[in-house]
Amino acid sequence: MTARVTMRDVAQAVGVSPMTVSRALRDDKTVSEKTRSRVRAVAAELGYVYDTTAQAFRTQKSGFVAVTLPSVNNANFADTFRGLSEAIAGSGMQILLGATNYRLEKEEELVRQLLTRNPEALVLTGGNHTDATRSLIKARGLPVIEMWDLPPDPLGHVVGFSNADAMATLVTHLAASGRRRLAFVGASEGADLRGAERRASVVATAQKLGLDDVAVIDAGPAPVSMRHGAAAVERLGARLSVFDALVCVSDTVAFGALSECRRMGIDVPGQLAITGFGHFDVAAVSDPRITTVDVNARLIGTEVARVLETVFSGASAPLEIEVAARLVPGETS
Amino acid sequence: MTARVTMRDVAQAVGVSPMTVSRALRDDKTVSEKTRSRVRAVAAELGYVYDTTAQAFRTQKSGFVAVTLPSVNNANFADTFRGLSEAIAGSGMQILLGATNYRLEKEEELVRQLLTRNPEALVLTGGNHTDATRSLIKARGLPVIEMWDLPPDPLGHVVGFSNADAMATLVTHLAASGRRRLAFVGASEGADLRGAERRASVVATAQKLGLDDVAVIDAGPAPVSMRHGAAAVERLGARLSVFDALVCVSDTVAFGALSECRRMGIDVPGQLAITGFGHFDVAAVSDPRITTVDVNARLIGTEVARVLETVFSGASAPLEIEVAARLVPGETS
DNA sequence: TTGAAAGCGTTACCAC
DNA sequence: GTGGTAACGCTTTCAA
Repeated sequence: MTARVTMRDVAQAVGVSPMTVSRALRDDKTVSEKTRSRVRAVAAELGYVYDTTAQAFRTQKSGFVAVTLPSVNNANFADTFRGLSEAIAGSGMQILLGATNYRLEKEEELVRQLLTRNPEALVLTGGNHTDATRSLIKARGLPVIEMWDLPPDPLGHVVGFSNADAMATLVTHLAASGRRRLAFVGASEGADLRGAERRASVVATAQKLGLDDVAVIDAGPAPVSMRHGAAAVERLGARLSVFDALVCVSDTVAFGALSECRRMGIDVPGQLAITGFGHFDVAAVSDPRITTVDVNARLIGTEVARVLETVFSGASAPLEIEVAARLVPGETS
Repeated sequence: MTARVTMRDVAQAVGVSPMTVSRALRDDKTVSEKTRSRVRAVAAELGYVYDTTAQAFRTQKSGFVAVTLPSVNNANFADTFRGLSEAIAGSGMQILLGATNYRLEKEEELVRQLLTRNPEALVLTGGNHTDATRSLIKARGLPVIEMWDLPPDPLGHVVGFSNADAMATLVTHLAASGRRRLAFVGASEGADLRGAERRASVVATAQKLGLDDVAVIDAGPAPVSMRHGAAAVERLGARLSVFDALVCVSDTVAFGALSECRRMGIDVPGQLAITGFGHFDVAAVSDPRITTVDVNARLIGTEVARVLETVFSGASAPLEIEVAARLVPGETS
C-alpha cells in the first residue's frame, strides 16, 4: 500500500505547481491547452484519484444531499429515491441516504448524524418530526425539503400530495358504487404517520358521506407487508362478511388481503371490494387488478431534484409543489 | 446565517484549548470528568455540530463504505441493503450508495466517483466488472467485497451463492415432477449478468437431465418486472401450450406470468408449472404460492457487514462466505 | 498563463 | 490532565 498520489505528485512529475494541476483538472481555460493535456496524461499515468474530502473541507461544500426515507424496502420510496438520484446525477451531488424505519426518533438520530457531514441540503419524508429535529435543522439554516406530504407548518420547501384528499377520493369512489360498510386495514397506531393520515381521512369521509362507521383493523406494526394483509384477513375469517369494502393502507396490504380472499373463496369484488394505495406494480398486474391511488412516487423524486437545483442556483422563497395523486380504478371495486 | 461554531469557539467559551475540547467530545478519559461535562454543556449550548468532513480529512479515514447495487428498486437488493445498513450502524460507518442500473459501464463510473470520497471499503454486487473498474480498485488497494455471486477470480472478499447451482436445483425439481418442456423467461442478453448465469444453468441442467431443449424467451431489457412477465406470456399466447414449465428469472417475472395465465384461463400448475427466483413476498403470498429459491438476500447484507468488521479489525486473508440458497416449493409446480 | 501563501476544522504527537 | 504545533489535500486570493 503505497502513499497516496496527490496533486503535488502530479505537479512535480509535470514540472508545474500544484495550483496549475488543480486548475488543469477542472479544465480551467486559463491553463494552456498543452499544459492541461500534459497534466491529464500524467495524472492518469500515476493513477491519481481526486480527493473530494479535501475539496469539501477546503471549500466548505460537501457536495452531499442528505435524504431520509422511512424504508428503501418499499417500491414507492425506492421509486422516489431513483427519481431523485437520476435527476440529481448531473449536478455532481451525491446522495447520503438514511432509513428511519418509520420512526421519528430514528429520524432525529439520523439527521444528527447526517448533519455532521455538512450536507448542502436535507430531504425528509413527511412533515412530522421531533422538536429536536426541527430545531437542529432550523439552527443549521440549510435548505430543507419535506416530501410525500403537504405539512401545515413546513420547515422549508415541500414536494408532496395530500394523503387525506387522495383517500377521500377513494372512499367517495367506493360510496358511489354502493359500498357502505368499510373496514380500513393498516398499521398499528403510532409509527406510520402517512398511514395514520389515510386512516383518519377514510373515517372522516365515510362519516361525511353517511356510510357506516369504519372499522379499523390493525394489521401489525409498520411497515405492513403483503403477509400482514393476508394474515389480517385470515384472522377476520367469517367476520369479513360484515364488510363490503376493505380499504387498505397500501397496495402490498391490499394484495395480501386479495390473495387470502381467494383462498377463502370470497368473491372480489362481488362480495367485497378491495382498494390499495401507491400504484405498485403488483396492483396493476394482479388478477383482478387492484383499485388504487397513483401517488407518482417517481415524480416526487424528480421534482425534489428540481427544487434542489433551484435552491442551489440561489433562489430562496420556500416552494410548495403539489404532485397530483389520482385514482386508478381496477377490478377489485 | 452566522458563522459555523467550531471546537475553537467551544474552547474559548469554556476556557480551555481546542485540543481539550476534541478529547472531551470523544470522551477521552485523560480529560477530567469535570472538564468533559463542562465542554459537553457548552457545546450543546452553542449549538456546536461536529464536523465529520474535517475529521475525515485530518485522519484520512472517511468513515464511508461505498456500496453499488444494480437497483434499489428490487426487494432482494433492498433487503441486502437493509441487512447491511442495520448491521453496520453500530460501527459508525456510513454507507455511500450507488445504483448501476445493471450496467457495468455505469458501475465503473460510479466506482470512479465513489473512490474520490475515500471509502474505507467497497462493496460490489456480482463478480463481473470492466477491466478499468478492476484496475482502479486494485491500484487503490482498499478492501473489496463482491456479493450475490461466487466469482471465479474474486477481487477480494466474497459473500454470495452460486446462481448456477440454485437454478440447477430448481430444474432438477421440475424434472422430478415430470416436466420436460421448459421455457426460460428472462431479460435480454447482456445486461443482467446474474440472470444470464441462471439462464445458462437452466439450459445446461435440462440438457444434462435429458429434457427437451430449453426455449429462451426474451421478456425485455433488465430489470424485468411483473409487467414484463405478464407481457411475455401474453405475447406467447397459444404457443404457451408447447411448454409444461416456465422458469422465470425472478419472482416478479413469475408473478406477472402467473397472473396472465390466470387471465388466459391456463391451469397452473395443471397445464403449466411456473417457478421464480428470490423468495420475494409476492411469491409467498400469491395464490397459488410460487415455487422459488430463497437466496437469503438480507443475510447477504448481514454477512457483508460481518466481513467488514473483520476487515476493519485488521484481518487480511480474503474471505469467501457462501450463503445457502434453498428451494422453496410452492403451489405452482 | 502560472505560482506562492494561507487556511478550511480536526487530531497525532510531543511537551509540560 | 492539558496545551502548542503541525499537518491532512485542496482552492481562494493575490501577485507576477
